[in-house]
Amino acid sequence: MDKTKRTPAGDALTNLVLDIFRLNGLILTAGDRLVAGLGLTSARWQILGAIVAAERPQPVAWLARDLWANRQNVQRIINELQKQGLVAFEPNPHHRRAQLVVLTDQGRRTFDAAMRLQIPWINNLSDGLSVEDIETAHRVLTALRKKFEGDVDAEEQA
Amino acid sequence: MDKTKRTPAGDALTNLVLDIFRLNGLILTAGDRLVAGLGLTSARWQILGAIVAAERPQPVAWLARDLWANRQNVQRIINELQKQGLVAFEPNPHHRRAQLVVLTDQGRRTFDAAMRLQIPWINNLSDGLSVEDIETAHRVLTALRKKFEGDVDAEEQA
DNA sequence: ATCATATTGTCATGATGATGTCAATAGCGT
DNA sequence: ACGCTATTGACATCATCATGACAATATGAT
Repeated sequence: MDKTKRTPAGDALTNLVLDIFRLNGLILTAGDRLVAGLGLTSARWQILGAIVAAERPQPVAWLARDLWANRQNVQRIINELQKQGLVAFEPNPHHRRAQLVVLTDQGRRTFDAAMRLQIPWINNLSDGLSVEDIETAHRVLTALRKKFEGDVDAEEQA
Repeated sequence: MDKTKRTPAGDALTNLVLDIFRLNGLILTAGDRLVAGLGLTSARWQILGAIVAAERPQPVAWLARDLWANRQNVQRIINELQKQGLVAFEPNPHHRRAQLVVLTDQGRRTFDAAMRLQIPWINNLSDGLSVEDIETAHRVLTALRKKFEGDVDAEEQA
């Protein structure tokens, strides 16, 4: 393959990547604003989401893995959420140190409130876009994601 | 509109947004690795790109606006690039304080080298994806971007 | 020419995230 | 039971980024 020219797909993908960078920042900022009144940030919200998404209570390190984030920062944020009263730690029968993270009632209410804010927000954002196109975009981004995550997995094996 | 349920498009878009978050991190990490040997990071590379993309030399604050980033951090990175010998400051005939940022020869060579690394990388990444799908994804993301940037502009006017 | 306003670079500060280290604990093979 | 390895939470450090304040400078209205 010619290493000095981008293919048409490479060209298109370059533009897409630049949009991903820009959108990431814009969405995070918008998300921060959306849930600021609840005492949340995008990062805290995302971690609450991971706790909710898990079938059963998990220790911090497992949540961090679910989020592909590093343990230490997730730990710090979860400690803050605990001080804030949104999550609590439960004893882990299988591990004395690795306590299980659970939502408190207040945490559940806060997460639900965030969800109620997100619904009209995302519905409005999707206005004018076709479901087919959004799903095509999703397929493309998922395919890209898998390529990278494949690389990461390969490295971890090495 | 029902404010308690996501529309199908809203649902699809929610998934897309989560992919954007994840991909942003993955691509930044991959980009850092790609150009680390040149003494660059994704952030420095992006700023060099803005300098190249500008038709004529610009002061730091203008570059920051092009990048939708804040002045102060762009300033810091450009100061580092200057110490590194990749950019230089030229007197601005129209403004004594706001010097113009230009690439040095070494900066140009470094940027060209990064581009030569990016081309096979992005070509390879696009492998297996159709140009049409990538362009559809690009259109969707651009449409989203415009919505947010419209909001930002509206705020700045207020 | 004068003055109010905007722009720009600089500095300081705090929030966030990444990374390395360490001790406590758990799991597993023997 | 013993010992080796992996996992986990805690702590420290550093890089990056966001934000506010400030002085110097430029711009535009009068």
